[in-house]
Amino acid sequence: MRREASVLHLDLDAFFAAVEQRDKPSLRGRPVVVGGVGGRGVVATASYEARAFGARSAMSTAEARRRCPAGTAFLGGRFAAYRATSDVVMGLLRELSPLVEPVSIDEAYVDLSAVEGRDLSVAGVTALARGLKERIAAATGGVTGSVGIGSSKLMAKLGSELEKPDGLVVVAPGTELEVLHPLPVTRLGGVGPATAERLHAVGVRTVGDLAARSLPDLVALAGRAHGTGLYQLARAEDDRAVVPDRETKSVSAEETFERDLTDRAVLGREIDAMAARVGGRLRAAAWSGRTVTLKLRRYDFTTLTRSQTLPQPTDDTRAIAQIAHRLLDEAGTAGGVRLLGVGVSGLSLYAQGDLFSIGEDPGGPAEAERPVVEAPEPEQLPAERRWWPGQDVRHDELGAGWVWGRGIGRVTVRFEGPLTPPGPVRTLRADDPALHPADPPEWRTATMEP
DNA sequence: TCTGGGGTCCTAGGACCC
DNA sequence: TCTGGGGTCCTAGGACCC
Repeated sequence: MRREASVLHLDLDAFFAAVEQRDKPSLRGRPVVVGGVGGRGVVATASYEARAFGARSAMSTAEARRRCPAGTAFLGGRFAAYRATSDVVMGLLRELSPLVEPVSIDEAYVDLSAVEGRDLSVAGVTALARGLKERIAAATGGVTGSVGIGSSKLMAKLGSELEKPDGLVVVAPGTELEVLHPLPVTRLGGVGPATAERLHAVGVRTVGDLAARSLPDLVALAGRAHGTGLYQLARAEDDRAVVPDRETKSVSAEETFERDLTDRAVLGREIDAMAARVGGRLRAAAWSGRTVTLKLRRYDFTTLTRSQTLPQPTDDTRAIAQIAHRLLDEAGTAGGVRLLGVGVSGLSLYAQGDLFSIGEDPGGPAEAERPVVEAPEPEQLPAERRWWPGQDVRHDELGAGWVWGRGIGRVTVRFEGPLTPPGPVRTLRADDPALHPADPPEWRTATMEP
């Protein structure tokens, strides 16, 4: 633990929903739920208006629909828009310090002590955080973030959670245990449902309770690494560094199907598509990996993984698909498959043109030459699959808008953008040739351009 | 119409090696 | 004529995070 409050944690508030409300004026101030919109979807983010009705992250979308009133927007995610806004925010953080560690698309740590001569007093970092929050809101078109600053990652993160949304909490050095000990143990990172259950069973409910237990007790309860970690966190002992550029360890793609699949040929095409996504991402990053893993979730939600490690790394779609096919055959698909996933780990950076590529080798030529299916172009999809709620669209006559909903042969579009007032709704034929998928709208106002 | 998708880290057993 | 002791690699599963 440091002597000064020099670790900052930023957490963007209801981030996906906030970007949707920025880009869709008619949704501002209204409940918005972003996530899977199919029958097996779950909520990624609920706006604060939707949380008031009980919608929560990780809840099934079906449950959120039951809880939220008519008129709640249920939207699929627009990840390009979230990524673009996240990049703007991460850029602002890097203006504060070269040591920025993104944790996810909406969360990051910053080591403020990496800049020489900075005022790290409580007053100093408070002023710094106020300025940061203003710049974030201005540069993102109104997305807010909660900031915590403290003497460690632990305290910074807890600080950012204390006054959400749009919060700012500096935990003054020396007051860590006062802040920490009253909190429920579940607020510590690493205490999920399983650990919480075990801790509750022995009467540990608060971090203070946890701090009263001996190290051997906690190791017996949670294992060596985890137990030791809990022992230290309960004492606010946290010297984890802010690490920019964490190395990626694995790349994977998975999909839960709308209905359980049994047809081996259909499953095979799904594997091909996922192998193509994984292979493409590996090649784009100039990575390759030695271990191919197949993930399979059966009709009854039992989940297993099967993997194979190759003598040489690969980034080849066909090689990945071929191994995944074999692993699927070994695992079996009896009863139906709910989810399939394909992953590659054991990554290394390596020069293109690897002479010993596995793709040319096992399984014989017949297997190796099986064609790899490419993802279909949106125009080729059946009309009911081409449009999804929240999607950006453009109509040749009516202009830019977004998909509110779809019905049989119909799609409902609201014509508005981030810089317009709330706009009108029109219901169009799903195969209207004047209607096209579009890129995310520009949210910056002209006066904000450099 | 219960239970996503993309990750990280840890544990544990067996094989294998010296 | 009972049995070593590490170390690494691989596989599988599980907990957890956002």
